[in-house]
Amino acid sequence: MTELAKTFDPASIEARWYQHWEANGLFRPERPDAQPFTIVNPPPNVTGSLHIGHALDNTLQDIMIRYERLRGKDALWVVGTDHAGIATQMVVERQLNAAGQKRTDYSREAFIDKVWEWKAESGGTITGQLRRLGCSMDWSREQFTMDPHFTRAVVKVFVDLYNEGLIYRDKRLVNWDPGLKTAISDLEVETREVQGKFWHFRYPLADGVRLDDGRDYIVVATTRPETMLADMAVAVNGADARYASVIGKYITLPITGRRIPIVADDHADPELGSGAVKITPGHDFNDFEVGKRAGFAAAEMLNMLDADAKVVQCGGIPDEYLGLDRFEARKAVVAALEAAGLLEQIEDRVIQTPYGDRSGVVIEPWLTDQWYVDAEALTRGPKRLVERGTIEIVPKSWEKTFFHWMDNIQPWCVSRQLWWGHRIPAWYGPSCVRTPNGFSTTIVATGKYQDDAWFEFVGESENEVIEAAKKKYAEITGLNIQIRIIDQDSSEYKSEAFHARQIDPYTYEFDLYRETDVLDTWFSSALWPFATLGWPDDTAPLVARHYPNDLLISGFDILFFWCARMAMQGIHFMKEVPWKRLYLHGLVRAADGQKMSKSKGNVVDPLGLIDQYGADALRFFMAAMESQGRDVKMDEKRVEGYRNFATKLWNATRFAMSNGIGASSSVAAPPATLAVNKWIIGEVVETLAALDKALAELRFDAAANAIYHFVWDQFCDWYLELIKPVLQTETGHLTTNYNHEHRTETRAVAGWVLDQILVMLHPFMPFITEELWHALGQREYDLIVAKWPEPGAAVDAEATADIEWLVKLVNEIRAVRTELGVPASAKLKAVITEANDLTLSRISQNLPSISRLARVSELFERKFKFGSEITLTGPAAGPPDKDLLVGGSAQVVVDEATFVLLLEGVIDIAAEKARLSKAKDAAEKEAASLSARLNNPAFVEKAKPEAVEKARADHAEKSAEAERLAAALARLG
RNA sequence: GGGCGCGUAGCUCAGUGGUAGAGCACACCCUUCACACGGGUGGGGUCGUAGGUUCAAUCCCUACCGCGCCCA
Repeated sequence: MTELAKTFDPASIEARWYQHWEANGLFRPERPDAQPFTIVNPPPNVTGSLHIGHALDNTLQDIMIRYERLRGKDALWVVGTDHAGIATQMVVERQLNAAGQKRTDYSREAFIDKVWEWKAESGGTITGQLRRLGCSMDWSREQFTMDPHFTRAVVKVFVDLYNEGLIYRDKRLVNWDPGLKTAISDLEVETREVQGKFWHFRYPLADGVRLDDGRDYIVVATTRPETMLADMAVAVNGADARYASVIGKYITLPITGRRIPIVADDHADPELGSGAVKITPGHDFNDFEVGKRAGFAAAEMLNMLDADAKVVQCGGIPDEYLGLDRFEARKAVVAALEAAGLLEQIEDRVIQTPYGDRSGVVIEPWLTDQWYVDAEALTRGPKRLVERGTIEIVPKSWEKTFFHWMDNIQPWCVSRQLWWGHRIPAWYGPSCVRTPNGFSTTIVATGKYQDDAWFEFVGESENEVIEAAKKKYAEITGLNIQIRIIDQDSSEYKSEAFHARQIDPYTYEFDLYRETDVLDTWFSSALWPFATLGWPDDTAPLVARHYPNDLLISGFDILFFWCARMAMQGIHFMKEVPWKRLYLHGLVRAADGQKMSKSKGNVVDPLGLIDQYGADALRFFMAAMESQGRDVKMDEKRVEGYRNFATKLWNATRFAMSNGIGASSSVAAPPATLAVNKWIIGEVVETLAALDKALAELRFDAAANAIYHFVWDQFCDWYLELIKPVLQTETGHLTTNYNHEHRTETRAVAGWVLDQILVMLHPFMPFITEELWHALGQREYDLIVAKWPEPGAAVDAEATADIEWLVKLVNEIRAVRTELGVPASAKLKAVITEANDLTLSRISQNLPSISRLARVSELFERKFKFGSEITLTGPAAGPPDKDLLVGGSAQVVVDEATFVLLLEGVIDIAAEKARLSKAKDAAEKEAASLSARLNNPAFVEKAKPEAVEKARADHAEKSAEAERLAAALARLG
């Protein structure tokens, strides 16, 4: 054993232990016969660095995995990073921009190479930071969502879903992000309220038609005037008498001059505004539906914007509008209508406006071809299994949110117009070909949608797709078929009109080009619980052993994005839930309760906290503050407090070591004869039970508090103080009845308790506990793979009662001393009266502790003398109370006995009277309240018998205490 | 508009159908031989408001007020 430094310095041990654990494979020891326990971490973005939310999320996971590892399970914590399509592409593009370049300066392949280069250099930031936090993941199997095997899983899932009809390509309105120039899913759109305007326009009726009231126009109102350039109808409610006569008639659309029909549709609410609404099916989700009902096919719907949301020609738009940004176009349209006298009114209005959560620009509903997952079909399994409890959501209150989302799910747009990501395994070939015997064309409808001039071929490999295409074209044409794969960006592609050509009279060649879009990142991370285990390879034994995972710990903010989609894909492909329990924790907020964000500048860097207080302190903070269903508010003082806690344990160990206490050799509690030893063993048993219960319920705060209070309040404040007299009699400054056997026993028990503390605390504070584990002595194994406590002992009720009495006595005497202003250094003499045999025996056994902790030098009793230092004064029967009060004294009532502290003139009688009086009043008040309750017949009749019994006992105790305090007061005159 | 959560000591938070707890902060005392990142003692709360259920409500129910989040 080497002597410990006086103050715990986390930085000096953390890196060393982490390296030791990792190098020795201790995060995943070989335990082939053990029960598996599996967690997968929410893969952080490979671009990311550790933020405070990661610190919370990963601390909770590490607590569980270390706990289960200590309990002997084959604990596997799968770790990896996510390729994070948009985020990563943005990072690399920003770098190119900084160098005066842009993505399109490169070919797709060259750009992707750049991203991989970037990943190789900077992608490991966060994994290094997770190590600093102490997370015991299985790095030997670290994953990346773009790893070849993971990509195989993604492709297989796509192809299988496609073949099952659960993935399809469709032309419809999508949330288009003009900033990033990609489609995004509805989850990636956030609605903000912005101050906007509501413009009322007059749309002239065509062909001289008038409304019944004589007007020759219809008023429509819009928050997006520019879209009128692509209006295709005006809708009125069929039941609205004002417009009944004009349904089926036409409007001459201002500016473009197009004739558009007036249609009846329930979407038009007669109560709202004029009751008529302009319909722009190509640029509004509601209007899209109205347009379809009015008989417009998606392909016919007018699209007046390009990918940058700039105006393009879609029919009759004057040249001066073309190329305008949507917001400039808005101004121009309003100005033109105003100039034409068609602007009736402008209202201020708060508008719910969609923004891209990453780009922060206004989202444009845009008509494009995208790939969709039939999400609704995939929700059935998850809904059923959550209902049945096969997946337990903790806290349960999230179930409702989960079901609500599942019940209202929309088709999931999974294609992204990016380069970085899993490229969609679909190839397109022409459905429009030149026939061999002429130059006319034949359209082969695919049945998907009318303007589809392409066949789509979906398969796991290019070869597979080529074979499928050959077969298909051979069936259609009856000819020999050759397939050429070309790049959509290539000059061949661009120069070809038909992508099919005759090679000889019997042979045709068709071009196939691959889909350029990639998949939504969440499409791949949804496969995390099984693809990380090796699926879909049949030879993946890990899948059988570790799927379903036991637990998923995740922030509620990605419940829909990630957790729900894992459930959908996991159940669909594995036929089993991805995890048995789903624990959702909250956000870590700034000290003022605000959400942390870079723009607000209120982010707290977890690594800074680790530097300052140590990883153990930060981890303990996270655990202690994690109560279910509540966000964690950052409180640095509390982190500091847990750093102090670590130091406290450090010093307790230092004390133990300097007193010959070291590593315990036994998992079971050592035999004990002294009450203090029996008591502390019982306290270990209870703490262990509380800890096990808390962790079983995922009550991290309760678990942290249980171990915290045991260490500080029980072990340090009482146990170590109480055993000092036992250990230090050797040094000769106290004469007691403790012998060598007592010392041996106490050292064994203290060493064992300390070991139990280290084991129980290890999941929360892995570094300091491992350090102390080794400091205490030679070990057969590291703490990280030690054995969870099995005390094999029970709580000794008698010992517990003894120590509780002792604690109460010491507390009472200390309180009196402080209240009466007795100097801490003064050692007092005391006389005990009215003590029964049990009390006398407790006194005799604990005299050295009482002397030390209550600072009592001599203790007299009427009949007996305790301890050799104590001399009896007065007759054996003891001095009469009055004599004890000569010169003044203070009286302490503990149970049946009264302790008289002899203060030899220093006492302030008035203060002592006030003190006793206050104590008496408190006791009387409680007794009176209990008495009132007991005198209420309804209480005695209806309350639970235990409650009545307890009230009776409490009443007896409190009234007796009040009486004794009254007697003490009376003695003072 | 719908859903969820929160409101307990100055601050951050636990908690229970039987008269409220922790950490920090505060006040006072203590350089007592593990620890001043410490030890000891203490002050401090009509448990958001109003009703209801109950022998008994901070806890259960209803309404309201305030705050936050999600969805439309």
